[in-house]
Amino acid sequence: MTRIATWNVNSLKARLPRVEEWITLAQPDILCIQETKMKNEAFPTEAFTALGYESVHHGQGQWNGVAIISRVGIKNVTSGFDDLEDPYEGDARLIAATCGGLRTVNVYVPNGREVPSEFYDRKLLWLAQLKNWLTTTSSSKDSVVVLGDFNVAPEDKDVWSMEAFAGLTHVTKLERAAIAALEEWGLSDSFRQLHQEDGLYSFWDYRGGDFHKKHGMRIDLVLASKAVEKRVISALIDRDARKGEKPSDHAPVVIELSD
DNA sequence: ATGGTAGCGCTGCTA
Repeated sequence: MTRIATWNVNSLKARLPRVEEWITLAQPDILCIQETKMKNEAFPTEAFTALGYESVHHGQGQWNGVAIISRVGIKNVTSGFDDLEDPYEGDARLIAATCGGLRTVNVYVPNGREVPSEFYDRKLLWLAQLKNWLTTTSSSKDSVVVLGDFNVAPEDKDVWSMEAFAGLTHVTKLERAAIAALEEWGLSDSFRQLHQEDGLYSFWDYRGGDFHKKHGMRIDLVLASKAVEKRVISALIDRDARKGEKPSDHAPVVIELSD
């Protein structure tokens, strides 16, 4: 069995004790984290080594930053869109590696801020470029997972209230079409494969007591190629990780694959 | 109730 997870930690410096605690408890084989908010030289490699994990980080500084933490090996590491143009040039939003035979693509999709805005336009371009990059660097016939914080809620039932999101990012037709385009390439939403009900969220804004009001969104996704889809045996969102002292505003999403 | 909270880093930006 292989257990893979994605978690937007909202600053690895602020969250390291909780990340270490969660790894010990949840025992992921591969953990993809987003928003490390640190430079590569500040990345706490030794903390993960001490837990039995290798790690690679594509960091930036005070914003963004993505890392893969694995106890099943890390090979063929790449970051960004390689030679393709990045609509968010300079941002550290993508790192990919092969971990235990699984091509693992960890993404932190741009937020988009407002509709309309040039940030929103570039979010759509970024998602389109992600598909182009996948097409040129991978085969959907292989074992591929594209996982991370997509900053898109794929369906109405993935947000607590569509009325509250009228006119906002994360739920627009074009953002959802960009996710659908990734799925057309040959990926499927592993969590929805096993759970169809509403009210299952992975993010709650810190503001306004949203977590306690159950005002959440499901924007952290694990998109799996067909070869991986066949192996999915469980999927969960670890809401407990959103509780207690100094939680991230996101909960980890955990998928288990049969061998 | 257009406030509210968190992180970075030191003033305001980002989410």
